[in-house]
Amino acid sequence: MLDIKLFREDAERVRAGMRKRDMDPAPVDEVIALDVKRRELLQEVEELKAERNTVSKEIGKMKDQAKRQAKIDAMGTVNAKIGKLDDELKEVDEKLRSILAVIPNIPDENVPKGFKEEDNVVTKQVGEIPEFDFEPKPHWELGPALGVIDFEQGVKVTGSRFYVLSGPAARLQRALIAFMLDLHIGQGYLEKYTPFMVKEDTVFAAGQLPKFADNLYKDHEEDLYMIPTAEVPLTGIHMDEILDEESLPRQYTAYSPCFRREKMSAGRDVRGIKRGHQFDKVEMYMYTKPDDSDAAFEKMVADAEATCIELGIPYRLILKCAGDTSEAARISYDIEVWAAGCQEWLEASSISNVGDYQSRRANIRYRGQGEKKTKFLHTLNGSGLGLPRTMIAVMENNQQADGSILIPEVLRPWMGGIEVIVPS
RNA sequence: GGAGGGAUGGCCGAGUGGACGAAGGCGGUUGUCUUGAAAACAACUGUGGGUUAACUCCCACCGGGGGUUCGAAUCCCUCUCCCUCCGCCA
Repeated sequence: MLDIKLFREDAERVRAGMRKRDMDPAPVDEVIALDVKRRELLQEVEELKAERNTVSKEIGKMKDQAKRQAKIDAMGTVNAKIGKLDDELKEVDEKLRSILAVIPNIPDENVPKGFKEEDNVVTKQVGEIPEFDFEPKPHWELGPALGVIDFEQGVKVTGSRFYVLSGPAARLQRALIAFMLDLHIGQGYLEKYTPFMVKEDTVFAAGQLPKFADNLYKDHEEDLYMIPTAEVPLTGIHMDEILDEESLPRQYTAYSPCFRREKMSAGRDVRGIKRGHQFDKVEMYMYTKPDDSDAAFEKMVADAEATCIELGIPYRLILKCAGDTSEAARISYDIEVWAAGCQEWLEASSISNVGDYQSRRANIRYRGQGEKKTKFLHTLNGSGLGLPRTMIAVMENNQQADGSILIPEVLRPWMGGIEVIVPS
């Protein structure tokens, strides 16, 4: 959510931001009109309320019954007006909020123009693309052959886009989770374990609603949503709080499963474990002061990159163009990991500086030392890599001619002595 | 699942329908005193919104929503959460 003052003072900036994302800026004018209307109504109704307050106080002190009753009667018409205006105001307010809720964040000036994936900019590529003296296989062949990924079982118990990991593959995923969490803890993040089901307010605060309602699983009996990312509860934990300046920046990391309907991607990435309705992820999250978020963003990108570097996975860093940057974000980088078997770059991480877009929705503020006014702080989020795609890279890049998979050195401490995955 | 009790400012805690945006305490800030600190004393100290060039003034907020009333922290309804006891089960 953007600051309403921005619409009063510099609406053109908002319009320009929307155009940069290839969106129609018309809602900006709606917001401005509603804001004007809202303030007119506010002034009118507040004046009447002020009158009611003073008269009510007078009534309380009056002894003369006749005069007293006359005052009370007079208040009847005032109250009727107040009721009518309050209703109107509520209507305007709701309309205003609902439009404001779907206006995206303003892209950072460093975000490249463009609306499509092709307009994203590859800023760097790190690591050697592995060479093989045999034909490397995709994981959907390697896994079943080794007996460690079972697609049929996933379909059997749930349906398409579900799978079962077995033995060393299940353990590999667990090792990756532990490795990533420990890495981020070392980088200064505080580990959190959060609920995986959240209420609607929490999803709204994180900016996933109303836009992505289609992509979320919901328990209609309890009105709870399954989280699509740990970013949602990590935004929610400080809702409506005023944080101490000294406690900033706050750096959190959390493991969580993520649940997504993927309706928009029907028919895409159907093979393998690339895009499931349920996947695991280790997330990084930061709360910073506004002036610190740019530097924090660089740190978070580097922290995510470190995951690939330590695992020896070749990756490239992509600066997303305006049209491809998520609506809550100011600026986002994707990390794409190389998968030797599928022969493609897989998006394994997205790191975003959200500015005050989420904190405004979630009402998370801080107070500067000796300052009277509270300020909205900035939030940043980034995947410390999604697990399935990291698994794919590890499996496919480390495969050997006989179909076995070498476990990277850094993961061995969690592998219970397993150094290579061989057919079971 | 059954029976009770509760939710008030950063924290603790009072609050008979008009004095209450809210006593008192703690904490915090500033000042006096002190070489400095502590102690003591004094003043200030919630959030959001509107209005104004500004001083100002006004409105709303006592867990959320609704209602009664000229007037609600206070009465009524409802929801959520917390606590205690009993039962049941991981």
